[in-house]
Amino acid sequence: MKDKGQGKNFECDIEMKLQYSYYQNQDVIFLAKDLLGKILFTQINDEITAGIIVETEAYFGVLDKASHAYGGRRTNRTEILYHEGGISYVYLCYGIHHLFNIVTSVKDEPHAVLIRAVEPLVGKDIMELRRNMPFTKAAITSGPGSAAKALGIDRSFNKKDLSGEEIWIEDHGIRYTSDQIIEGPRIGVAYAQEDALLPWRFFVKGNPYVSKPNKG
DNA sequence: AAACGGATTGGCT
DNA sequence: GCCAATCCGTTTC
Repeated sequence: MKDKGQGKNFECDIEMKLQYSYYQNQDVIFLAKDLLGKILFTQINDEITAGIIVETEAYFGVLDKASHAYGGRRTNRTEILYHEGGISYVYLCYGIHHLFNIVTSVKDEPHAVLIRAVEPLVGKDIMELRRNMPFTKAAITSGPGSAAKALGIDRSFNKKDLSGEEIWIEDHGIRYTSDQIIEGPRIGVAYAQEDALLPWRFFVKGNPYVSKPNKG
């Protein structure tokens, strides 16, 4: 792969970029797992950063007490989740952190995948400036708030087309076997009662950028 | 119109 | 390990 001329138009871009049909898969658990190893890109003012997705969580639409769409809730904020798959859902958490989600499945089925950690791949120097720490520190992209910040994702990235020029995902052929993927309960969703125990967090075994707790 | 609380993080003890 | 930071969508009065 080459990266020439202002960092735009990666060679083989057409074949590598995930298309709408990928995101419209109705099995969000499958997608959360399948997204491990895919490359998440952003381009802001001609500056490209990208990271390998190494940790995700699935949010299972109206049936999931941890989901913002639980019980079919439709508010101004959550309306985007009911859109057909292939766009972003970014919201502010604790007043400080922007959390990036991928809206998946078909229209009116509000499934989503939270990106919890990436491994820096492109534009590490830019990530260092955004995070004010060296990329040798795993914390630079570990955890959903940190990963989003390193990639320059803020509220302006809400409702973005994931097949566009500002944010997209590529498949570079990285694959993990089932024994390289750890499944476990999601983080920070104690309010979801019994659904907090569902094993819908997925991460790459041994990857240093996976957020804590990272045992398995 | 006012209060509540969260899909977190980093700094300090 | 503990806890403050800090915003705004959502709920409640």
